[in-house]
Amino acid sequence: MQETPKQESLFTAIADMQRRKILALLKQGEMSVAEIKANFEFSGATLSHHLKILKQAELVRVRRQGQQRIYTLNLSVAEELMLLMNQLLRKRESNE
Amino acid sequence: MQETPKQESLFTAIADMQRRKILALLKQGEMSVAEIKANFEFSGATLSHHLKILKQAELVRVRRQGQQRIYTLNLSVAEELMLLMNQLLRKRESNE
DNA sequence: TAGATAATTAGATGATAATCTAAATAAAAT
DNA sequence: ATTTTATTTAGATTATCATCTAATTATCTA
Repeated sequence: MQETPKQESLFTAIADMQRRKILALLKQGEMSVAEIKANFEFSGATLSHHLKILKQAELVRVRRQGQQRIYTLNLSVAEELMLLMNQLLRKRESNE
Repeated sequence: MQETPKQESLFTAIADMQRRKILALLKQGEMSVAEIKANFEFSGATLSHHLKILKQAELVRVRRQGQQRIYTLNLSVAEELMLLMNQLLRKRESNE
């Protein structure tokens, strides 16, 4: 089992605590950037950076709503990551 | 749900591709450092570094056998990490 | 159209992490 | 006891990453 760049980007995405916190927030439901931002200390630029990495990993999706951008958790990719983790850590269930 | 330093160390441990590869190897069974090393390009010092991080996260255990050190996957901590991932990514099952 | 608001992008900086070589430790074999 | 083998530790280097401020883009409102 070789790891693809896409899979790699998933592990990178969850490596950072702030990004995991963002994911945890989005699990409760979709949020605008400003709403997400209210939960953190760092700058908007930094938040944007983290969101970009989550987007690249496709763990989140964005849509526009006026001048706001609404972020949602991408559940199917989240499941995909769970599957990867399972393959990595648990007793063999279709490896190789 | 606040994240503890110990949990943090788990995410850090799996953030690196080489370390994930080490875990995947150990899933097949215990291995000495030399056996693990045979699967990689980098130096022994680098391998030692990665093993240290996996040890600190308690994802692996070591025992001595003569001049070799035998590494094994710590299944209970692996399960703990799966649980964390589940809480992070899946629909709420006892959060907060 | 001008100004305000929301968010991203550019570019710089400091911190963290992966890697290397060389040296150290410890057990085994001669 | 000396040498060899297995692994770790120390210290340095380089690459990656999180963060910042300032500038930019895009939308909305007066």
